[in-house]
Amino acid sequence: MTTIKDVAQLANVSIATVSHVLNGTRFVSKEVQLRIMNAMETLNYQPSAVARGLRTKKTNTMAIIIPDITNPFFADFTRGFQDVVDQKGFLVLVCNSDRILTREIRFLEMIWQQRVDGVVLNPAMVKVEDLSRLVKARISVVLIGSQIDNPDFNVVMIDNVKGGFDATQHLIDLGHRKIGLVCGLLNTTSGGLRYQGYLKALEENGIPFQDDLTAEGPITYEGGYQCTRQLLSKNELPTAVFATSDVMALGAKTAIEDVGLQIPGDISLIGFDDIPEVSRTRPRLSTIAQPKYGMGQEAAIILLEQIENKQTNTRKRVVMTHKVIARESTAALK
Amino acid sequence: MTTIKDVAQLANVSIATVSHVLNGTRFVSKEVQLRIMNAMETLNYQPSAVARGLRTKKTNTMAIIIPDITNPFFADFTRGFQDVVDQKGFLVLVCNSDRILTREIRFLEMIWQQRVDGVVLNPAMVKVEDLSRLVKARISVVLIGSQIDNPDFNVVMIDNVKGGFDATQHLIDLGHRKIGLVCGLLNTTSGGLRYQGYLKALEENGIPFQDDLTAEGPITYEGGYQCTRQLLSKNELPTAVFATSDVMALGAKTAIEDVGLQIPGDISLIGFDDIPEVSRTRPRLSTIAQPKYGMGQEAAIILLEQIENKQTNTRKRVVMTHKVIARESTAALK
DNA sequence: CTGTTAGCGCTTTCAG
DNA sequence: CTGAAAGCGCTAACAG
Repeated sequence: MTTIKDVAQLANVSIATVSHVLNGTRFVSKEVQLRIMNAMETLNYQPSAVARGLRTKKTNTMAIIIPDITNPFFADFTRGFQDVVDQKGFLVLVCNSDRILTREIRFLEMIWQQRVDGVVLNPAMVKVEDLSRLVKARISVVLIGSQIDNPDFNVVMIDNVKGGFDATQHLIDLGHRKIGLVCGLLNTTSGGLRYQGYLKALEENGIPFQDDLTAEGPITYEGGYQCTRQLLSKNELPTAVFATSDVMALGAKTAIEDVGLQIPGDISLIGFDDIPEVSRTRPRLSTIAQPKYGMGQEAAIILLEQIENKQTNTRKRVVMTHKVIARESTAALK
Repeated sequence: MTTIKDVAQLANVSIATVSHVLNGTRFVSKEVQLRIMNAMETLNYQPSAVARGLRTKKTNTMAIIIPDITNPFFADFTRGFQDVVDQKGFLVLVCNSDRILTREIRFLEMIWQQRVDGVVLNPAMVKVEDLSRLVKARISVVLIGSQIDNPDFNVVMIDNVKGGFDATQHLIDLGHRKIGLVCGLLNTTSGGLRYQGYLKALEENGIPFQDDLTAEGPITYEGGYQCTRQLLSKNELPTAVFATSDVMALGAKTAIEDVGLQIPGDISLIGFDDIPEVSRTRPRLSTIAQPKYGMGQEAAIILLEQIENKQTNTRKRVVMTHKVIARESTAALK
């Protein structure tokens, strides 16, 4: 591996000068500049970001810790994030926590050791205590879709409780009263919050809560399928189902169809997230849309600003708006 | 940020000793060990991977350059890759090239500067010349889904020409002779190869090639939609369509339906990749399945092995098998 | 069993 | 306009 020293030698200048043409940080005569460029070329030189990082305390990398990059919601979010930090020359480490606490913590420590300049985290299981150490180390972090309502952290989110409420209310407005819930594990951030919204909507409409109308499971296609099968095996069937995540809603859809029921004829179905696929299935699924890509962008903007201004003390909190998208999978109760 | 020196001071030992307990690299008395652990704890210490990397020439990071993490195929592939390198303690930088040459090259240089330990690249536009510099710098790289058939590089792939051939032959076996092609841009790796397979199948079956039965565009849902609309606006309609990528096939599907045609009644449709969504649409799409997740794992295994043995001279080449999956979207010509 | 010390490849004063 | 040299936080001889 060739170093700055090799370049300096070949160009017959000091390493300081090489460094300066590298960074354009002070005037260097055209002639010397040329000699250096040539040396770099012939030596196939690329400066070491790690040496530079050690010196400057800036690595030009960010990290993002999400449950699973394979989930279209997070893929989209990540893309939004990457597209804006990329323009500022940052690379990004992507970590899949699978919503497992030990993994969340492990990644948090690893990226800390890497001295990334900023972190975005979707905290599924981790608690404030685990995070404050990071913040104390003066690493900028923004939480996404978090219920952690602590002034110590930057947050980009939607109102998940309201989202869960709106989805349920949409069903109620259509005349449904027996509303099933297919929910991501409750100890999980989004699962718990949307569940609360569900409860609230029932309560405000004077509909008694029925425990056997709800099922919780992993936030995957399979999870949605299993939960729904479970729901449909009870003696009393719901006339509508709210799945707290679109990937689960997709599973719910085939579960419903597998037992020979029609959507929305027999059962209405609404999901959450608005991933591309749900608008292509037949029937097209109603859902609560989140601005995933835009949320990624927001998170990036916050981090970049804090990094540039070294403002590790001010905190931002942006709440984005969700939207009820009524498509073909929800219909009035007959 | 607290350093190893702080820890050493507080624990009243030399930094060497701290380093050794950190890495378990030589015996340290229980008592001293405990003192050091405590010091680390109270100082909230995390060793700097960048300093360590400068010293050891190992960063414990990998990079993956793909067209777009939002494409389910690459998301799955990436996950397979990450899951195996993660077990060895590697973090991974994910870069989206969007199949743009300048971006591919830019990322290649950036990760080079980061001194990553290994790189996996889906070369859409980049040529061997651009890559050999990297290899000369002794960075392990494995190409995926590549047409670059150079003994200098590790490769994990399927036989794309054969894949394109098989898809087309499947249609021909069903009696189709007017077979449309919805193709990713031809200057793109996979697009070009599958196109060749298409041509070969036509030729072997004595079917003349018709230029107006083919359209090329970006490998996206939109691209697939547009290409198909274009195809369907010609005076002579195909009875079957081969889309060289599932995301394009999805676009093709709605394009066909939008003009009021039935699948497979009026037009049969087959895609490529077998992303989850195509098995959930109605009708379920036939496709060529690639072991995406497994390919990611393979790539990881190759890199890990080369890194561990510092074998930058031996090259591996693994060709994985694809499979024709006939579902509901392809039917015999009436 | 533990400590001293020389670098790894850069950036950045300070001098000239 | 350019150079010398200190030092970022670690690891790994080498020494005891």
